[in-house]
Amino acid sequence: MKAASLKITTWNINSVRLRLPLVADFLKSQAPDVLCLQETKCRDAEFPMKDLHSLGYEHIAINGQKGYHGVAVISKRPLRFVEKRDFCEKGDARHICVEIDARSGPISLHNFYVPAGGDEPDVDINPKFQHKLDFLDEMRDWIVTEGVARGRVVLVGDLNVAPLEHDVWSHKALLKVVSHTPVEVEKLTAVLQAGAWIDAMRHFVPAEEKLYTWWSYRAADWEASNRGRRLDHILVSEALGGGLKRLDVLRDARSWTRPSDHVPVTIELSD
DNA sequence: ATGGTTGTAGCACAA
Repeated sequence: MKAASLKITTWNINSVRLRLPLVADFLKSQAPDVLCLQETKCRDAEFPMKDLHSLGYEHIAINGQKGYHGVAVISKRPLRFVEKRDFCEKGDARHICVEIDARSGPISLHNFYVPAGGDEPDVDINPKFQHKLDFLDEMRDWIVTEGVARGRVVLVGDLNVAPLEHDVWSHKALLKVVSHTPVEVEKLTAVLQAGAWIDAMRHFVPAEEKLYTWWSYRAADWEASNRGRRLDHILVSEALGGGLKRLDVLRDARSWTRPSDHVPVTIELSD
């Protein structure tokens, strides 16, 4: 008998090799069908394939590069590699698309790592911020021109923007902080509108409630200060919206030994 | 208001 649901997790792991023990613990305890990682920070040849295979995840698609960025899809179910797109044509490993079979039919799954954008939210002095804005514009155009959100589609990843007022610990304090500036929020909102995507996390948690997926390493006590942001997202196309069953933000993962600064976000969909 | 930490690579830079 097949499972009644399909569990998909997104997690910015901040080095998959360093945190392989955490990934293994997560897969054993939470057993998602599909785990999407960002910031794997290794070349494809260095990716810990065998360890993940032996944990029951035999189907893996990766787009890596040396030291920076890198995305991976790790699956219990068969997947078909579809493409890696080079947004902004810089040769960065920031996207991968696969197709996964659910009982109700195939699902296209896009895994993204959007540029963080540097410290200064000023395109005149900070080219990294310009890159981030260009990347978001290109995502929007691509979604429209290629009809990316038509059919059964899931888009996950570290989008590095916290769009709503309660996606950050203080809306006012973060208006000039990269990740929550009005121009970034406007561009991510345009990405959402371009595909008429459903924000799967906010489907379960009202907009008035605080919701975070990331807490800085720089806080003396991340849990006490709780200055989080919702940088990680799961978007589903309209065709899949009716099948949303459950959300889990694994806040505990931020207290694990040598943690990532991001925690795993899991969605359950009708199979 | 400022500065705080982490990873990779190799003592600088990105996040």
